[in-house]
Amino acid sequence: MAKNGNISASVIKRLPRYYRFLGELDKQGVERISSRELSEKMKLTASQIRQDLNCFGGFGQQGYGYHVQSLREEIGHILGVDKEYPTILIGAGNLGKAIALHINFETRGCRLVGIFDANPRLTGETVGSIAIRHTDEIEGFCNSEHPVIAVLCIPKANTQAIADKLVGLGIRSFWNFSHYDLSIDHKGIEVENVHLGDSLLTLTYRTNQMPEGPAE
Amino acid sequence: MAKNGNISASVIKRLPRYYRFLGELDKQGVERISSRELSEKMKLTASQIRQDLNCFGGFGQQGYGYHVQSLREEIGHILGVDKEYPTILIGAGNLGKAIALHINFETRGCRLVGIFDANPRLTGETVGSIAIRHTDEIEGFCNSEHPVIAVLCIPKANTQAIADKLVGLGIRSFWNFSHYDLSIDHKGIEVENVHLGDSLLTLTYRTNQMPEGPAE
DNA sequence: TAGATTGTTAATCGATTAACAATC
DNA sequence: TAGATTGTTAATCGATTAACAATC
Repeated sequence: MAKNGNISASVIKRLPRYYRFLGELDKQGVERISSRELSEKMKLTASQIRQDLNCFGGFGQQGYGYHVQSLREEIGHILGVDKEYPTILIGAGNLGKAIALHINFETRGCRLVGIFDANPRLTGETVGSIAIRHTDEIEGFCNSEHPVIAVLCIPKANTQAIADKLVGLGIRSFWNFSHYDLSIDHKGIEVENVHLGDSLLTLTYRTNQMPEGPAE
Repeated sequence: MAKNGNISASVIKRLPRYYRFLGELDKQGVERISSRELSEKMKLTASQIRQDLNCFGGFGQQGYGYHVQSLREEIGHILGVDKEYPTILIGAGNLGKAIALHINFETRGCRLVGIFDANPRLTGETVGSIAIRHTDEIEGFCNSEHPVIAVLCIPKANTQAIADKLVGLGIRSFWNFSHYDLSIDHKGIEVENVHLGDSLLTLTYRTNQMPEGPAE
């Protein structure tokens, strides 16, 4: 069905949101939904939903709408939720530990298989069911386990060097939480920079712009 | 200088990134930079930089470029880094604690003044220098301290109800980490939904789309 | 002054929305 | 069949890029 190929980034960014909303509807026992109904729930236009979905194929049926459960499965498959990419996390500070525990990697096509930290005092400590290893072990670990995705929760000063090293060890995708814009020019390497601080700062801006003005 | 007003969301989202890069340059002792040089570092076009900056005023000088330090200060001021919005955080689980410890609120115009959790066993425990309070105390706290921003690190089931209650207590902006699309129709309320899971899922998608194909 | 680089207008490109014929 | 709603094409809107006159 997939007439896939070169889907725009704007469409891709919306897919996980469709997936979540359809999951909710499915859980609530809703069987079918029209693009108009869905558009009201999601606060976007029905046109956009139909346009987005038709990047991948005709999942709907005229006069009926979309079957919630199978549309959700289709989108999940497109996103790759049924994959099991071995994933490692580097940096077991507050944020690294929280990400390891808080994110459900399995439902997003990833399997967290290793956690590493440069601080030897953390070695052996467990996070969830995974023991923290020293960063010296990364190379050996990659050679035997072949992880594909790396989550970076490390200080910005080390980020580029560690990422470059990991590329050499077979990592193909980076989920980067460090306060640094990781960019890798190798072909076929993907980077998702998170930048929580930037997200907060846009909220500060908007708080500042409010109609009533800041009560200062 | 600010000929502010209705700046597009695309421009706003880029501002914190300009602010970061200019901070780096300033720290490195760079005094002036042209839009072309900056565009090469940031991997965008010189045109876009000039266009973006001119939404707020003419910060550059023909034949010279931009003065790094003062441009950074201007952008910081536009974003509101010199504000001190009192901020509370609800939900002191793994993620809540990590956000409280990991994010530098002060440099982003926010001052973290309270942390709350519904679990009475956490009451009194400290996160950084802040003691966790029970959620029952939120109302009294808001009445005396008048926080303006709330960081939500709570399960999705409670998010809408808690947010609605907080609006009644004077909260104007939400930084929402819960697995739920918070939307508030009150005029003058701002919401920044983070959705780390969605971010990972787009990375899974791109990992899946790679040229060589997944080595499955 | 001559050279460099901005601020700003015009051109292009892409994304969103509207419209409607196809069809279940 | 008639009604509903999709898939898809065309129209609109906004964002990005290019070009260049203004000016330091």
